[in-house]
Amino acid sequence: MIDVRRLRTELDEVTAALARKGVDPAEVARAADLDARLRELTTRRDEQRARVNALSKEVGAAFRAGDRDRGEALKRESRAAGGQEAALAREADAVAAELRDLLLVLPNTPSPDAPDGAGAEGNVVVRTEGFDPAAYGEHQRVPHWEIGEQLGILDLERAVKISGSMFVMFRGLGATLNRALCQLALDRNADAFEEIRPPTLVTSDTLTATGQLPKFADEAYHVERDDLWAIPTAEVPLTSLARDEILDEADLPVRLMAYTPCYRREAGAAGRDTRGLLRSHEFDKVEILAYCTPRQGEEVHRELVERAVGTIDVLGLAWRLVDICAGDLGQSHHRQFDVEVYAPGCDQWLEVSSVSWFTDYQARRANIRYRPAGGGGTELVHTLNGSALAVPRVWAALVETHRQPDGSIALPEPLHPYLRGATAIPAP
RNA sequence: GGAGGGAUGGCCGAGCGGACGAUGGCGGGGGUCUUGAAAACCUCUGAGGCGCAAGCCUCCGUGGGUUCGAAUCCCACUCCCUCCGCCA
Repeated sequence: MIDVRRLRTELDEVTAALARKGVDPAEVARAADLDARLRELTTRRDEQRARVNALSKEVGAAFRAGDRDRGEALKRESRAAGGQEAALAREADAVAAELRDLLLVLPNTPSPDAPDGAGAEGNVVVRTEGFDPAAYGEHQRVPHWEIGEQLGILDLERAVKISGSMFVMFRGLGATLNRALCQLALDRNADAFEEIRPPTLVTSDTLTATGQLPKFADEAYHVERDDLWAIPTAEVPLTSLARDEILDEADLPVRLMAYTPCYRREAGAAGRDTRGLLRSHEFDKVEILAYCTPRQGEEVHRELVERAVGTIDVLGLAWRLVDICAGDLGQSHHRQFDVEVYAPGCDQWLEVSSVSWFTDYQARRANIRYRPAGGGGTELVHTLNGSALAVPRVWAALVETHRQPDGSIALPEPLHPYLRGATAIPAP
């Protein structure tokens, strides 16, 4: 959620900032109006409560003094005040609920540094490494689903038999490669990030804290009988790890990472990217995440980007960094860089990581605060996260990029420690 | 799944209808003493909302209820602990 106080002190700025994300100014005005009404009602309700409290004390005093008549008279007066208080409270609660519902769907304000733009076409490629379209040979222009079938390392047909369309299955060295990629990503970040193995089924509260609920309920798998949700990313449990807690500034930034499966219904994506591994309901991912102070936010964001890109780079893949424009930013996002990797076989740039800075938007929902070192009141942390490595798309780009003229796959050296001695996937 | 016991501030723990936002201890800040430190002593120390301020209000697991008044009584739920059962 954005800070309601900003609707009072800088309404015009917030309205203009949200307009860059395509938010109707009327919605922002409605929120500001509800907030004003709520404060007025709350003040009046509190005045009645103060009266009830004061009268109740007098009731007690009167009875202790043995003055029954005065006690009874005060009781009647207090009961009447209580009735008024209850009516005002009901009104205030209704307004508060309306305001909360609106704030839950109102997005975070974009960073002034994020480029202008209404949608994906406004995104700006800020860096490209290792990409030379002329340098790819014919043997690299084979899509990974064909390679996977030839080498017996991908079995999409049986995945469909087991679980339905858009589920995938790796076999043999393909499965080993999947796991090796995760382990590489974990090991490369273990210098600074604590490894977590969180639960992957979470409560509605947890899914609300990061912004998936209430707006994006259709995107997540819901286990109705137990009212639990399958996580779409480890960001969800890792952010809620510190929910309702107060951290010490000295401990910030807190850096966490987790390998988990991720589950996505892809409700709006039927028919898009249906071939191969480009989009699936379940995939493995290593996520890196940080809580920090507002001052540290920008620097930590840079660090996460460098780490995400570094792992792709040592795998010998071509990649580029995309600065996401205001209109294409997610609901909770203040600034976001996407890492895209080039897959020569399907001739596409594939998004393999979104490295995002949420400022205090998620922290306010999740109530994650810290005690400033210099004393004073508690403050909300900033949260940031990104994929250190999302397996299927990297797997696809890797298999296509490192395919040899004989049809075998040369496995990049940094993965060797995790492949039980294999250095290549042999040609059939 | 069954039977009991619990949930109070950063932590531990008292309170069980009115003067309780809550005794006490630990931890933390400041001070006295000391060459310095320790010890001792003094003092301060929960979170949030509204307000220029004085101040007022909310919060004792969550949600309802009883009452003039609820941390305290009643109901429901959630979570934790112990024992039994089941089980990887």
